[in-house]
Amino acid sequence: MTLSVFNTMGSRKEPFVPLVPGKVGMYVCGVTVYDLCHIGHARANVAFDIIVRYLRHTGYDVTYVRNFTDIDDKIIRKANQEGVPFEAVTKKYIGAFYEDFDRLGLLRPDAEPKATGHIPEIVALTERLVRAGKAYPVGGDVYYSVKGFPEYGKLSGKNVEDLLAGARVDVDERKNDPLDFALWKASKPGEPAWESPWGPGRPGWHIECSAMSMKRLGETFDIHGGGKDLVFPHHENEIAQSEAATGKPFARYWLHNGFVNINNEKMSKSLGNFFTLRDVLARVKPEVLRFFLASSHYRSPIDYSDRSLGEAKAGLDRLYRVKEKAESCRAAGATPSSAPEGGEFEPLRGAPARFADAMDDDFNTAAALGRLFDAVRALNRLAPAEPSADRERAGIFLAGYELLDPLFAVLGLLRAGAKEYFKERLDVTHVGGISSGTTISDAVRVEIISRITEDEIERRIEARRAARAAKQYAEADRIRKDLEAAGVLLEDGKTGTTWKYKE
RNA sequence: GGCGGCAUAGCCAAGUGGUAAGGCAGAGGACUGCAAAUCCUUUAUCCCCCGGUUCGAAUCCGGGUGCCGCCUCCA
Repeated sequence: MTLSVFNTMGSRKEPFVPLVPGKVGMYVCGVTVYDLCHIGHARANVAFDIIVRYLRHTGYDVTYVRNFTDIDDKIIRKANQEGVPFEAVTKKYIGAFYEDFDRLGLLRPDAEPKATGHIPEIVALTERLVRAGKAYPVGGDVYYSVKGFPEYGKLSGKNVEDLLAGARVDVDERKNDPLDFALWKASKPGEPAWESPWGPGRPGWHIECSAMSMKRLGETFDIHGGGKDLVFPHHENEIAQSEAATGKPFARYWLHNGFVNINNEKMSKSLGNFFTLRDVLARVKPEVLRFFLASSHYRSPIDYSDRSLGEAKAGLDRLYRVKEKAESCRAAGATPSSAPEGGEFEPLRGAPARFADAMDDDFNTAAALGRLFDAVRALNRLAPAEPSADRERAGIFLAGYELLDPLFAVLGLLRAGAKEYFKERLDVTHVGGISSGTTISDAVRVEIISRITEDEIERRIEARRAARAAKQYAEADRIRKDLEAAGVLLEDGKTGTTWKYKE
């Protein structure tokens, strides 16, 4: 099977055939840096992170470009509120972006252009449109003339008449037509400004993505991605201005991720019902959020709740337990031998192909995870109770695990050591849950958990071992219960007792 | 008003013409001093409702109901 993707342009799945065999140019709309990122941003970024990882996994040489929008009205407003230069705002939130998304394990793109770093390109593209009669200057602004692009609406499936009939198009006297949008905006006194043929001003929102994507990837490139909410008007406008300027098709495949919902409603800044990534990463380990996001198809809406996160954690724990076993096999000196024979292990041996089948179907991570769980069940059957005493079995187990590890890597999962995963303790826990009727302020209140030290845990395990040896099971069970109440889970194995944090 | 999407077990979620993946939770069994973990078995006679097409539909078509999104900044 070969990769097919759902192309918003045309609203159907199509075989993916890149412009240049073996190479993929991909541009994803990034964030406007005026505030902390929320889970919606996390979803978009994780979705495209997995897409890039998979494309590379299948052998494509991917050039991945993701921008920062670092000049716009919201940034200016924030800077004014805080009485700082706009660069201070963007610098701060770009820093926050990396801090949050590095924890989520996002790949760094090959290029991360910023609008303010591409003013000459933006001005040049705007001039090109003006010269071509596709745009017109009015009093320091420059507007794109939508009427001059007959295909306007081809991405979002809208037609110009319907848009005009909608009462929500703002009326601006200076525009020739209500649908026209700004390529360049004249600056008011005191606002950030760059010189241009039309006087001091700054770029409109849409033009930066056209200018920066074409600069990095050429006038026609393979994949353009972003959230569903960018289809109209942002991407529609990008197409209009880019294709009007070049006369060539702009992006060939348009990929859009679905929203994160809270209580079945879109989470967004404007609705105020959002959780920042930091809120979430204070509650769960980053990979739990990744697992949660990967457990739905990227185009489907996904409902965020404590319960879903808890289920994701349980599922990811299960996967990490497999990695934990692989690590103990390796620690026991085993080396990977060969994958197990026999029909019952087919889900394991066939995992790479099954995984690829799922991912080839428009990056179906939910189905791919299902195949991985099938493989994990088969692999667990082989787990040696005592790796050091059963090297042969340990070697087969390791070989099986190594078949799977690259697939987990495509999803960005199981990237930590199992020990760190199970013994990484979250610093804070939240009071209150995220469920129907919960307000955001309830949910983000935090309290510090009182901790028990690892030495103390070891001490108590030793006391319990002694009690068990003396068959004082009541005492042994009491110790286990106390530790459990402190969030520590004990597991008795053949070679001794191990522990992990429960949360 | 215009355009679009979704409705699958207690919960999450794949599947889009051939007779319901997977996860979580639950039940029984094996293992264990008991647990935990793991393994085995089990949990939707049926995929919102009503019609239709078909040898055959959760999957296609028509109608209905419900929910959501876009048309304004938004991942």
